[in-house]
Formats: sequence, structure tokens, C-alpha cells
Amino acid sequence: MTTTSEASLGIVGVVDAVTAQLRGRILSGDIRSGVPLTEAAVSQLFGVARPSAKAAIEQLVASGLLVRTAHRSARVVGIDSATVRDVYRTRTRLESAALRELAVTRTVPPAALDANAEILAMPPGPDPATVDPDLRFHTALIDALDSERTGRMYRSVLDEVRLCMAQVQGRRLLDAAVISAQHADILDAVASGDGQRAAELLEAHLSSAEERLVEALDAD
Amino acid sequence: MTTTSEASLGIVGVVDAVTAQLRGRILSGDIRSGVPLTEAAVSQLFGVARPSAKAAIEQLVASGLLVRTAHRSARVVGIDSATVRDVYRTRTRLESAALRELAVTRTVPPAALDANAEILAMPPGPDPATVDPDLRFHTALIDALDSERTGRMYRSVLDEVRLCMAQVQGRRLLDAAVISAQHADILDAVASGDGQRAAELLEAHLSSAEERLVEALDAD
DNA sequence: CGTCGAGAGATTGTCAGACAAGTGTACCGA
DNA sequence: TCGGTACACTTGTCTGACAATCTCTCGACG
Repeated sequence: MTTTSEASLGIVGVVDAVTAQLRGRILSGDIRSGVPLTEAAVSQLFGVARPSAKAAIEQLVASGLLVRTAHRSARVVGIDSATVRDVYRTRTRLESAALRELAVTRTVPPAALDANAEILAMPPGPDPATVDPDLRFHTALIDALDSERTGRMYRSVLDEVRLCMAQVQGRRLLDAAVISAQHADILDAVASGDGQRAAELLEAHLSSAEERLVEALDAD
Repeated sequence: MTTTSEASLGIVGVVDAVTAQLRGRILSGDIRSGVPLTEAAVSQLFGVARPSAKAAIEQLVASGLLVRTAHRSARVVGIDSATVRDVYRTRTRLESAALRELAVTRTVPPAALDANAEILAMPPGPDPATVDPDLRFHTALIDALDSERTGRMYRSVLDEVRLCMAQVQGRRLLDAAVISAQHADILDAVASGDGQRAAELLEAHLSSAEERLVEALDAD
């Protein structure tokens, strides 16, 4: 098949297209956790052969978004407290290491400043729309390292962060003004060359988010 | 196929067995970089169907051990200076973060002590046999965090470290006694709760290894 | 003699169909 | 009510096939 119009749009193949579509549906919460996701269902849903659907599912299993045991249907991974804690601890390790490096050269990533300005411009109070610029702020810190492997790792963890938020329907977030202020403090510490303080501020920042997520998860 | 004797030995399927075999051959330097690794060749080599060989190759591409562009044969990834630097910088980030955490609770992983004792017991001087306990020492630091995701990430980087060493045939290593002493210093810093010093010692330790690898790579 | 283009070979991407093997479940008998 | 067995569903793997595309080589032309 592989229509030329598909290839010109950045889709390199059928299986990658299916994978991207599935990933989007999972991260947006469209596909709920618990319901079986059979290869036949995916193959019919997108009109592709079963091997293609199988390959797409396997990619997502490798990404950690789906889980599957032998001869069982794949399912969207269920997020529990332990998962959230592990995801956030891993996140914190990467980001704090990044901040310490950036502080050495007093490098403040412009993209992080932009993302935080976007949060600050929003009306104060909890707002689901803060999620996107928030994640962009943190991604900008990692991207500033200009490391292919570190970036890849971070993005895989971030996928699971998005999955957490998709499964916690009531995304109770902190006040946008508070988030923005904490971000600004972190960047200030980086600008002043104090990597230790930047790492500590980040740890506190992410810890509160982690707790918020865990308590929302326990409320069901 | 899936013989019952295979299944009882921890092999869950044909494709996983092929993947493991291929990974071993790549990491041991058996399969040289540059030569094309076609799906048909893998399928004939292990006596499996082409889809199975394809799946195994795709897993290794995802692992970063193989590279492939569309409609081209897969090849073992070529290691250059930039790759080595990125691998080691990513490694350092994860390990230094681990040391800082361990220092907070003054936790010295027993497995790290064991691995380092193994190095110390070897005859002084460069010896390729130090590679294995050396890698086990560093892995023990990460494993002490008891984090599934962090461990997964670290292992993927470590695969590339092994690949680096496989491609640099003359594995000029530091003196076993020197390595062991540096490791001991790091653990001492952790035991005394000085995470900052542990991280700095680790950074110096890995930097020297990185330089050694880069200069060996440039000598060809 | 050097350079460019076309064709052939090789390789991958995708599909269709098929069968074996394993797991979970529902039904039936005790 | 409880336990065992048979069935349906799903996955794992294979065979075979064809289209698309990339690379390489060979020949023609300037």
C-alpha cells in the first residue's frame, strides 16, 4: 500500500502510522485501561493486516504504554501509586542532573523561559491547559543538554507521565501562578550558578506534583 | 515450533531467542560494524522464518544496537567520538544522581562492594577481565535504587558501553588497582553521606574512561 | 576518457492465509 | 456447591507472495 501521499507527510510506513495513532488514543485516555486490545481489533480498526497491528502493539509494549503476557491480549497499563512514584523519581533524577549541568555554565534555556511565560500569562487558579506548557518547560531543560540518549530516555518517561494524567480524570493541578513561580525560582538558581539549590527546588516542585497525582489516584 | 525444552529454559519465543543470540554476537564483536545484516541472512542463520528475523532485528534497532534506514539492510551501529561522549555523559547523569540518593541514607550497596573486591583480587595492571566486574560495580549502584524504569534506562546505555568496547579491539584499560581504589573512594564518600563528593569522584572516574575510549577510537 | 542515466538485482514493506499452542471461561457432572 | 473438562478466543509462528524502493553496474553520450 504505502501511498505516496502518506510518505510525504512524515509517515514512513503503515506500522508507524498505526503506532502513532494508537499512542495518541492511549495518551488522550480514549482507550481505557483494562479493556483488551486484541491484534484483530487493531487490524480492523485501521484496516491493516494483523502482522502490522501486531508490530504496532509490540512497539507500544516496548514503550511501556501497553502490557501483555504470553497469549493474552494487550491492555493499557494500569497506573498505581508505585508506578507514579517510580516514574516521578526517575524523572527527578534526570532533571536534577540536567539542572546541575546547566548551572555550571549558568545556561538558562530560552525555550524554558518561553514555556514558563506562557503559564504566567494564564488566568490564576487550577487549569488543565497548564499541563502542556508545564511539560514543555521541563522538556526544555533536558533538551538544553543536547544529548540524544538522555532526551530519548526522558521522553519515554514523559509518555508515562501523560498516561498518569490521562487515567486520573479529575486532573487537579496546582495553581498556575504557583507553578510559574516555582519554575522561575529554579531558573534563577541556575542563572546564579547554584546547581544544588536548583536541584532541591526541582525536587520539591516534582514531589508536590507526585503527591497530588497519588492522592487523586487513591480517590476511587 | 516452540519446543517445550526451549520454553522451560526461560526462552519465551523464537523471536526472543534470536534477539538474545544476535545481541550476544553483536556485543561480543562477532558481528562487525559495516557489514549488512539482512533479514534473509538472520533467518537462514537461525533457521527461522523471515518475519521472526525481522522482528528480532527491529527489537535491536529499538535498543540502539543496530541502525537501519528504509529499505536498507540493518547494520551494527558505528561508534564515533560523539557517540562515546553522549553515552558516557548520559551514564554519568544517571550514576551521579544515584550516588547522591544513596549518600542521603548512607547506603552502600553490598553488590558494589563484592564487585570491587573482585577487581582488587586481580593481579595489578591492565587486564580485559576487569571489564566485567567493573560494569557490575556500576550496575549495582543503579540497582540499589530499586527503580524499574531507571534500571531499564541504565541497562540500555550499558549495552552501548559494551558495544564501544567491542569495537575498540585493543581494550586498553586502566590499572585494576587504580580502578578499585577509585571505586572505594566513591563508596567511602557515600558512606560518609557526602553525595556531592561521591558525584565528583564518579565524574572524574568516568571521564578518564571516556577519554581512554575516545583516544583508542581515534587511533585507526 | 569521464560523466550521467537506465535497467537489473537485491532487499525491505506489507499482505493473505493457515495451523499450532496456550489461556481463560463456561458448562456439566459428582 | 465444587471440581474437572471441553470449547472458544487469542497469540505465536510459518509459508508464500507481490509491490516499492534502494543500490550497483553497465552502457551510451558528450
